[in-house]
Amino acid sequence: MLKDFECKQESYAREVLRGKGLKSTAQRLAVVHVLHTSGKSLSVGEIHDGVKDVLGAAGLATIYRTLEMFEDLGIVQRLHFPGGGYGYAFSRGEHAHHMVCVDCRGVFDFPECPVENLDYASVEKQGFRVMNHFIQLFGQCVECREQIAS
Amino acid sequence: MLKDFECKQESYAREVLRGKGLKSTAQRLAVVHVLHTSGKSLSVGEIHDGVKDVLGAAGLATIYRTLEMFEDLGIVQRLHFPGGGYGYAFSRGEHAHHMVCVDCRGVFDFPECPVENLDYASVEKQGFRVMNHFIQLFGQCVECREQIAS
DNA sequence: GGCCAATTGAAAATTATTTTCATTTAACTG
DNA sequence: CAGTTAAATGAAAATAATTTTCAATTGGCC
Repeated sequence: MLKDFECKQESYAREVLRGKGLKSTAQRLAVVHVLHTSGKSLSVGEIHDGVKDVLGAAGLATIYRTLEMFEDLGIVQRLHFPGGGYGYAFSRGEHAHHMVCVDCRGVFDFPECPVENLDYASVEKQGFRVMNHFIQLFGQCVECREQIAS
Repeated sequence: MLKDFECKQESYAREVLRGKGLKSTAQRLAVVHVLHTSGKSLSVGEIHDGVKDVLGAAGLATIYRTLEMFEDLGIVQRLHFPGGGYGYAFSRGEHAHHMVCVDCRGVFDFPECPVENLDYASVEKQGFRVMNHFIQLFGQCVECREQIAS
């Protein structure tokens, strides 16, 4: 399955998959496509629907399997919403943080890592060794802000 | 239901509940007790088990209802784990961040808020208005680190 | 083009969560 | 302290979410 035109994100996923000896199936690339073109974080069900739109049909189990794998590979990131529930957003493997619009669930990159140059001294004094962190910013994107204003 | 000796955390919960006109039931206080004394983040099932230990019996639905309510009230915080899954930790309403030990799921307070005095300029320039954030640090606590070393 | 291990899909199985409704209880009142 | 009442509970049923199973299909490589 090789499309004539493939976006960067799909090529990227293909590359990561090949690097791990995994297959670049139509379903997997469709997941990338759906997530990337939406620009939002999507629920498993929404991703499933999107993939069905692209391919005509797709099993839900495959979507679950793909998302779990993609998360391990750093191709997607799982985001949690304040009121409960979660979704997935396309993401490049590197240490990336996102801003999520609470209205449209749009995902925006957050350029700097607030924790990067943080003073862990006070913490590590207690003997805790920080290995990793999870950060999500919530707010409103321009579009949703303007809509509310109207 | 008023115990002879009540820990600070239980009194605190009782106070928050009264302030909202909600009842301080045995089940609710037991949830606080279990969470606080464990010092860890616990799954819904673990909390249910803990409450059953304290009270003899407890309905699972009540645990779910209590945890959802407590999260809204800021009495507990829901934490997400890297490999998937989540748990709850006792928390005071204020803006609090936690460090979670990836081995024992122990929860430790993180004194400062890394995002507090962050420069949002680069972000807000894009029109995104940051309203809130979610931060969790992962790592290893002293005890788990020593165990691994042995 | 053919081979083979990896992947998929459909359905069943499992697990997690929520709802319903009759019964119980905490908090207030006198 | 007993009586009242709305809030809360528990057990079971209902629903939703996720995972597993296994036969059929497919992508990557020779």
